[in-house]
Amino acid sequence: MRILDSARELFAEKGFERTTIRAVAAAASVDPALVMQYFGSKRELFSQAVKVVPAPLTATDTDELVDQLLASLGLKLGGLPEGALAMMRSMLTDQAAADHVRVSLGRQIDSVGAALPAAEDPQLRAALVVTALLGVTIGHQLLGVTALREVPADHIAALLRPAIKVLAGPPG
Amino acid sequence: MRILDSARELFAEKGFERTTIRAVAAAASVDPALVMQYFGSKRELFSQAVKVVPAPLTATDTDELVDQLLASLGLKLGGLPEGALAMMRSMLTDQAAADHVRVSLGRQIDSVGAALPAAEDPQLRAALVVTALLGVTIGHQLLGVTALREVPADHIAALLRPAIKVLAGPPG
DNA sequence: CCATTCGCTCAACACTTGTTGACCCAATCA
DNA sequence: TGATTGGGTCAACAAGTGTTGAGCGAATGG
Repeated sequence: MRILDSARELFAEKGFERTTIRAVAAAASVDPALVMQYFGSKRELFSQAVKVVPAPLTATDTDELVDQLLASLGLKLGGLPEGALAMMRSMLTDQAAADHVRVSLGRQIDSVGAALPAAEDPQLRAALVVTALLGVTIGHQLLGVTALREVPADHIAALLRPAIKVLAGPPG
Repeated sequence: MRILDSARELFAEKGFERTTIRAVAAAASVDPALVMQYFGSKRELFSQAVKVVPAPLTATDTDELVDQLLASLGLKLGGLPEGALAMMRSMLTDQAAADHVRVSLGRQIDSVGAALPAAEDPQLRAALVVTALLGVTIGHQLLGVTALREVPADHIAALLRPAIKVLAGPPG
């Protein structure tokens, strides 16, 4: 739907707070009241707009796991779906978004921790892997750090891979 | 000053947008108009409140560099100054904060890139090191990722160190 | 042909925000 | 004592917000 697309785009660009119903409506060439009629509230519009199904991690060996992680954080070809960007954009300033991201990352960390070679602190190592990748994604997609702009995602992935494997634990 | 302390605290907790002059004034037991009289505008109050002098990187060898990086991103004892947290909290949703962080990270990346062993892509590797650490800090300090809470900063630093060295490039 | 529904729009409400100008009141000074 | 200054407060403004309820016009159904 046109409204959801405009909403997703604006939420990804400006975050929850700074995106107004009126702006979404204007971007979709529609009356603000219509947005309310369809979605009931700004929060609900946000929820619908950012809805994204996280691909579950199905990897068994570490190599595959790293690749799936890189992909799920947009560090391989294709980048992130705009809904995920919208969620990330708001996660530091919106309680609901923060909660969602926290449990979402938590789940991912649990998966990764379970899949890690039985090093010490698998849960902690997993958390570091995931948050480190999150940081790269933020710098790349949300902050536009200049040294990362225009760098193809695979190149980034290639440089990250060995470091992640070290962080994941002693080679099993 | 009491106003600046309250402002810093609130900015760090809620970000620029969601922190109101009235809330800052109330927290400092002061009239909102007085805050304006002292600082002229909310933006200026923010600037003064988050002002923080980034410790320059003076390291020569990689080990020392990594330690300084960990420290400057709050991953060693002491955590980050509240002003830095406030800046980071707002960086995804406030243009001015985003600009500030981008150039600040850019500077840090340049320093790190210059100090790296002459691997290929030193600038890019430096950017990945810095943003990865940024991500861990966000997860730890701003998002409260459960697997990272209550973990002493040195422990985190210890696990990160080897991975960072790998990411920084082939051992010189 | 009239009544009714349904998608949509308009204008407005209630509230919050940053910001300002008039004002007050105690201390200073002549 | 009387005038003046200066730190501090009060009430208000103008703009922007999410949200709502009355109403419009066209399609639908009898």
